[in-house]
Amino acid sequence: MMGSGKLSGLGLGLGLAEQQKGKMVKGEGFSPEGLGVLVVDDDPVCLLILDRMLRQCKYNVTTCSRATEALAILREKRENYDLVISDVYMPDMDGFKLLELIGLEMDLPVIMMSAVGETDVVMKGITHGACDYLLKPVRMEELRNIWQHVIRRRSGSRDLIKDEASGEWDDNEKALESHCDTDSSSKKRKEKLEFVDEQFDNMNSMKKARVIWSFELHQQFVNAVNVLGIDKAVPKRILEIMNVQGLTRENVASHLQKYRLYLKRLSGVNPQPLPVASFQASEGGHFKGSMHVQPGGRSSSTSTGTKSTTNLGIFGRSLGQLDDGTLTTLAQLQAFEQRQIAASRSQRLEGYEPMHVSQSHPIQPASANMEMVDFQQLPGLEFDLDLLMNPTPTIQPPTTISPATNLEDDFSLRAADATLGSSNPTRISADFGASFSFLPANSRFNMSDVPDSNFSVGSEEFLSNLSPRVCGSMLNTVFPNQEGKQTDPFL
DNA sequence: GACAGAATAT
DNA sequence: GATATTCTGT
Repeated sequence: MMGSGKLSGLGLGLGLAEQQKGKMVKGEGFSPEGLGVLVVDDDPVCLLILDRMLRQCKYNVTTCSRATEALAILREKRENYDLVISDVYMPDMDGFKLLELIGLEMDLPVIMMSAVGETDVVMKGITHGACDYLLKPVRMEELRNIWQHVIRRRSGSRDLIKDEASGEWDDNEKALESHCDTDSSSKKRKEKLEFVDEQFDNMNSMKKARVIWSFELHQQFVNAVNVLGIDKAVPKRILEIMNVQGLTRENVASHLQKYRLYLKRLSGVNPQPLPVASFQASEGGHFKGSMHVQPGGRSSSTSTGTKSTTNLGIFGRSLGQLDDGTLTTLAQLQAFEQRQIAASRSQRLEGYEPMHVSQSHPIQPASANMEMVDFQQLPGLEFDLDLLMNPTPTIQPPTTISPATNLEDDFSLRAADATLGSSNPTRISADFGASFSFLPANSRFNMSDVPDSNFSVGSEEFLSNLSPRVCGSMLNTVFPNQEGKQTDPFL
């Protein structure tokens, strides 16, 4: 679209500057000779100065004092220009409007220019598509460098030109700084320039800022996962619960992916060597309840302030150093995995629905009408607590069972598994909790040792609140020799 | 260059 | 939403 010349090496097309062949590579002494520059400014003095300076830099300069005039010139002879420099404030049309129109009508880099370097003005320039913002009075050194925008426009990259390590545009800029530093007004100007430059850097590297998952943020995440339960924890819901401004569903999804891998590693499902070093991330840091982000792009100097003291990160913890949240999640995960295993096994338990069992084999313990079984009267009965609590043996059984968590969860779950509508798992589990909470896991115990262990075992209600498996287990135990009784294959 | 971890693509 | 792949910083 623009000009016919190709610049060797980079293959960049330029307008009237096509005479500039073979000089584009950084540091190879490209000169802006012949580039067509249109300067728009209502201040004739400024215009004259700019004209002279640009000519001195060997640009091919055209000047005009009105924005409308500039538009007319460009519309007529677009191919003659490679770059536009426009003042921000002009009587007939403000520079931003001109910038917008040029952006709409033609692919030309536009540099905004003003004595005002306030944030909102610069930002306005950026949002309207300016490729740079020059502060008046403009210096020779800056003008010498503006050709770079032409290349950048073609290549779509600022980094091609800008020295990544130093952040300087080129050697001229360094030289410039060295004799500006003594003067305080120059210092202010330098600060302004740096600010402007920074804005454009941010603009150009619009890559998404990376979320730093600080320990605090991670804990919020873990809490959300625990609130939802590991099986129900999906990115969207987690995000809602976390309620951290700026955090996206994708951020959470990505973190969740890592977290799941991490948990699997911990639970031994997918054994991998654990890191030797311990977690120290963000200790002494102060990211609380808010998101900490790292600017995107290639800027290398921006991650200052409190930062992780180690690269091990959140998932670098070893098993012995887990926080409560993670331990909870881990327990949830393991319970969930067991439930899944149990579910797949229970599919093989055909005809073992509790109602069916209780109906086809009416329980008649001591007398036909007796519904309550007093376990104190049946000293020989033994139940496997682990079996009652868990459909399959636990990988890492808890050392104690508390009614508030394990029992209640377990029995609500079982009731749900058995798809029984009239159940009252809360009451049942509360009863169990009162009786069993002192017992260690995996223990076999005698019912007569359990205080307050009067259960209405024979009642439909009781049976209906147990999973097929537990129900069968109870039946097998209480009535070991009953004719026609099905046997739990897992006993 | 390996690795962790976040972003992005599928 | 889950998983695979790519990118980036250390």
